[in-house]
Amino acid sequence: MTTTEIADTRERLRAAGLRATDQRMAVLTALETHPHADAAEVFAAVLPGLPDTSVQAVYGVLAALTDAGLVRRIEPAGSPARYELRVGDNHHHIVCTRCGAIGDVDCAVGSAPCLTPAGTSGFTVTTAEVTYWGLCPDCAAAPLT
Amino acid sequence: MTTTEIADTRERLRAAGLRATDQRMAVLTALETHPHADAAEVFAAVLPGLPDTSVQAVYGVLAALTDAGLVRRIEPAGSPARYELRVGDNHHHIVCTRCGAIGDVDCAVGSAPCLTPAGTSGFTVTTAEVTYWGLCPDCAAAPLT
DNA sequence: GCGGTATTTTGAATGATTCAAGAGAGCAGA
DNA sequence: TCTGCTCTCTTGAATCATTCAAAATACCGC
Repeated sequence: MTTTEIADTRERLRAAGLRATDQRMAVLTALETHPHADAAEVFAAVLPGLPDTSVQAVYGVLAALTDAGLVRRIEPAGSPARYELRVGDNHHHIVCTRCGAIGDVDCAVGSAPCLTPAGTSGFTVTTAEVTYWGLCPDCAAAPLT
Repeated sequence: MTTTEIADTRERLRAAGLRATDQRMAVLTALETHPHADAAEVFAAVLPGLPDTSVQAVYGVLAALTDAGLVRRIEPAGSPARYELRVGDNHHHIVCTRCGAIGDVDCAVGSAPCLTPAGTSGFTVTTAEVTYWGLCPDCAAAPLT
């Protein structure tokens, strides 16, 4: 990470009203390298640079960043929560049913159809979230065991 | 539950290759009364009729029924797993962000658009799952606290 | 540089779910 | 109807992801 990138990351945190701590910088950097990482993976990625970091700090940082809108949290069924930097657009995810790998998917037809379902049982819909399930390229190519 | 319904439930289990135990009958009955119930709610519903039932049995029964295709398991983010009897159709769910209530939603435009996203990063898509988030009628009517 | 407050560290607890071993019950065949 | 095999349940404990709480620390405006 260059000096400029460091300053930039710091600025993003400050703009969100958060203090620019080493841990937060490290978590943001880790998520750039590891998209869709879970808390344990983020922790593992942060540790080499900041050996005294605690797991709880990672959870706290991720929660703060998520609240501030800098990070998006996704929770596929059967998987621990995962985090990504791509926020503000309405993209969805595809999860490999065999290995759990996650990929980004842009909505096929824009956001409109997914957001206007018929018969919502009286509920007021604010957001729609789509999870696709399938096989990642690696698992599709691998032999059945 | 009438005698006919009991026999019918028993037959459904047998047809799925499962033994018709009291616990499984009770869980199926509980899910008829409590759609979208989680394991704890199913357990609570089963207990009056079968006081010796264990929580683990409920988990085991729900897993067996899910494997057999008699029950569908849904896991909204931030909520324990929930179960429903409605299987075989491609309906989705809407979750109340305030109280966690769940409603059924039929796909607005059939299954086609949701199942054919653009740019799947090389993944092979098999199923699509939509979760809508919003407010249930009760919470929408209730004052903000 | 200092002080006040947001964050992190340390340590422990929680909730949902699963694992394992032995007791018990359902069902196919006699 | 009775028997035995096997699947299922009970009992007891463990796991994983995550959160709570109190004290130590570090960031940032002045």
